[in-house]
Amino acid sequence: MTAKIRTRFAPSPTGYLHVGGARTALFNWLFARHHQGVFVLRIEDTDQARSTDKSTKAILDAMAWLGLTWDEGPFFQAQRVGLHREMVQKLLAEKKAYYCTCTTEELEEKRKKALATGEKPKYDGTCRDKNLSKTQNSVVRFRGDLTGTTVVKDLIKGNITFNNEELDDLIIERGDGYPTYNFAVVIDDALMNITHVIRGDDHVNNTPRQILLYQALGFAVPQFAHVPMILGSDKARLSKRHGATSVMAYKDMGFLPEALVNYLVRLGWSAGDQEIFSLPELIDLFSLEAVGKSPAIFNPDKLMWLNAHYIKEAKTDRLAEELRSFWPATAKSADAEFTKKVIADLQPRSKTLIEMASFADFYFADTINYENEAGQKFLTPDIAEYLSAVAAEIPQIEDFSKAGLEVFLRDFTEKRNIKFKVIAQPLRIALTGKTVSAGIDEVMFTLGKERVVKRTIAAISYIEKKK
RNA sequence: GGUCCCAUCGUCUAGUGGUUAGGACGCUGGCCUCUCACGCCGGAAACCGGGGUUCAAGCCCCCGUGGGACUACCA
Repeated sequence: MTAKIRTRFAPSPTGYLHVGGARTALFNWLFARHHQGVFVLRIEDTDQARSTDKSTKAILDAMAWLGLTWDEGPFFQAQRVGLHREMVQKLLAEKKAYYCTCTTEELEEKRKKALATGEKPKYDGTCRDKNLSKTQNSVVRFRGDLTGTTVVKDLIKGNITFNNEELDDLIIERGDGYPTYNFAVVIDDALMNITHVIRGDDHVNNTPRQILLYQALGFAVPQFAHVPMILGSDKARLSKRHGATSVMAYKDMGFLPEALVNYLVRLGWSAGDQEIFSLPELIDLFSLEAVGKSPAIFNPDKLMWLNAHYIKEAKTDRLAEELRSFWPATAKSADAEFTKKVIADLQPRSKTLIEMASFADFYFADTINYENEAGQKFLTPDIAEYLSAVAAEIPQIEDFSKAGLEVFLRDFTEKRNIKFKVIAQPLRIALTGKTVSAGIDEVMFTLGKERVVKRTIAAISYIEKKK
């Protein structure tokens, strides 16, 4: 019986949750769920200068919106410095670490010089064997092996071998007494019994150092899985200039969380030819073996397509809820039944919630403004008689359903021996003010007798006034 | 510069030695039709290059080339 699988997502609270981090979180979450394991959330806030509570909250909100629920945490790394310092002392006592008094300036100069002469810009070991004691601004460095190799057994990339001589003596405790990332992450992952570290592949070069730390501390080394990065359209690391990178920005732009999740999971992972996945399906199908090795470019068009798909599939009740913050002011007081019909009309033709809301304005408006030249072009004197007839006959209709209206409209045109085309656009303009909308029968049904009559009459007087 | 990673249509990807190289987004032709979408049918579009191994290579190996990451008292 193998131990229960435990994964973690460990963002640093120095900004919002971006899509790359979200995908990493998603993979961790799916892997844990698939194996009935535990998903831990840990906030890496040891950078006192850059970490903020606001960012922490933003990240938690984004996780919640995506539905990535965590089983343990959030733990805050900064609250665990006691543990980290204990471990530093342990390594110091065992001579596996040492105090270093080189200043940042000295180090910077050496680095520049090394770079200039084409040498390795790694720490030169000045203090390694001086056996120094703690001083005002001293740091603690890990005493790494100078020889041998360390191999990272990566579940995605395979075995990666590093020569230990390439690894320098990294700082594990800073001058301010706080641990550095590479040290704290090892302690925390070990103490939280993380079995699988799934993270971005920008961490692969850190991994051998971390493995050496696990070993020095006597901890079991977890399994690693480094997922490729998400790039922008120019193949550079995804950043703001490629468009929105914040998860919550997508919420604000009218995206559904399941669309983002579905899009993100397919960036680097696949299951045959399948494109659409429900959450239960993902949990069932997800595996690290199926994660690709190469980086992926973020493609907003495909995300948009998925969003349109999920809007089409969504229950109207649910969309009514999601649309709350997007509706025009006039829609806020509309009754729920009417609103749901409006949503049903718009669902098949909306790519985002924002698009849906902005297109919906005419349903809720008291008076219709005819867009551009639409009124001028379609509301002409020769069709006034038809509009009058419509206004007169509508109240008589017994079956005011979509099907009933279809019959009504067909009879209406047949009786007058005209093509439906003759009245379609004028009627559309009269009812919606636009040249583009859902079908006439759908719009009429949604609007209801009263509004249809009122708007038709308004169109007639518009024509009258034009004369 | 050094170390490490990566390489199939424009993009996301399927493919694990023998395929007309498949699907999806986008693009595009058509159908449907009251407009716009949806939907349906069709099309253009890819194995980075060079060497090997093999009867046979997109798949394996090597070398290039290109891209990326790391190289902090950031995470």
